[in-house]
Amino acid sequence: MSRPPHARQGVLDAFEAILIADGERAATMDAVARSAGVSKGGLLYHFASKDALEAALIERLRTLVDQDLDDIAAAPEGVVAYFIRSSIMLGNPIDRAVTAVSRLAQGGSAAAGAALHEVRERWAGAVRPHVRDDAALNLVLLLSDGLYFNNLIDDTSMPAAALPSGDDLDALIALVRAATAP
Amino acid sequence: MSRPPHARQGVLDAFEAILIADGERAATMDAVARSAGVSKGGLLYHFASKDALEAALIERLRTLVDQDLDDIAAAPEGVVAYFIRSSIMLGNPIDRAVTAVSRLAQGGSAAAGAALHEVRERWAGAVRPHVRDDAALNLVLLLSDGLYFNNLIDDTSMPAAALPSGDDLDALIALVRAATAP
DNA sequence: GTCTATAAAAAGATAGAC
DNA sequence: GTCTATCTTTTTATAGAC
Repeated sequence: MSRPPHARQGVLDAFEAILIADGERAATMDAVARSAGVSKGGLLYHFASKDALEAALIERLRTLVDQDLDDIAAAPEGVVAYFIRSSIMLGNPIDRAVTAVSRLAQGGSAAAGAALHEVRERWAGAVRPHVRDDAALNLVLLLSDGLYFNNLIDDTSMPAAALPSGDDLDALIALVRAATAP
Repeated sequence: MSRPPHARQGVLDAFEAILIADGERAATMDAVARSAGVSKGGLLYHFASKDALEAALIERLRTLVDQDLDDIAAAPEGVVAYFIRSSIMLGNPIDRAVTAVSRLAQGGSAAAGAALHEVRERWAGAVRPHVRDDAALNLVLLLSDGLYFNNLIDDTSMPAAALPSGDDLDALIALVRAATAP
């Protein structure tokens, strides 16, 4: 628990990276082993099956969300603004974990789908006290989901999304805050 | 062109249904053939490869979007309200096609990802004249994306989303209209 | 802990009969 | 147009050496 072998984390990183960059189809045990610089046998020492690999990635997501909830609660610019802003993925650990687990969910993993649901519920709990009512909560959460969705589609295939950034993002956040403030 | 064989549509329906219900991983040629009630050879007469099957599904999506844009433009309750409302998937043909193609995109299909981008651009063009500015357009589009995203996660694995419906949905739409009206 | 070698199953695709 | 039979490649997993 306290000092998991580096190789194990390296394998998990490789699995995550392939899921993000090339999709669920490409994330085979073979490809993961190659990318992590170990043999297939070496990989299977750390993760006895592909299910175990997926479970470990989901576990990683849960841990990162614990941390994220702390960050959200402590955001100086306000919970809603921070939450929206952090829904644009920038490639930090939690962004990567969410993307990778979403790919698993689309591939058909029920465990991944359930984990995403749970994460969304926890985020909802963090935002709820900071918005006017349920309609406002829905607006904020769905906007966040929309940002995630676009990153999801972009990461695999496309040059870049038409997602707002800079002044456009500030304008969007201002609009949402005005519409949802208690 | 005018009267494509029924069997061909049946195969495509089966492919779509498996993608929606069980994810990309489960949508093998074998499973599709079985579900469509034909042999693998029979399937391959209609679609010479899995790529051809995917291409046909993407083509179906494009056709359904053509129709959808007409419906949006003609919506009596207003373009924005109709667009948001129709972003909650109810299992009609376009909902199913969007879901299935999204699964392919997550699996790693670049063609599917590109098609989804194109669809989103076309929807943006339909909504743009009916909102105040770019921030408002982003809000409406991202909200719609968020609704799609939730349906995507639910369809495979979960009992039901916490998505707004009935009065809650009306409240959300009213909120968005007020925040985005020109 | 990590490797090689190998088995076992599944997936995509071809050939040719009917 | 649809089938059966077969082939190839890929993918997951096991066994046992180092």
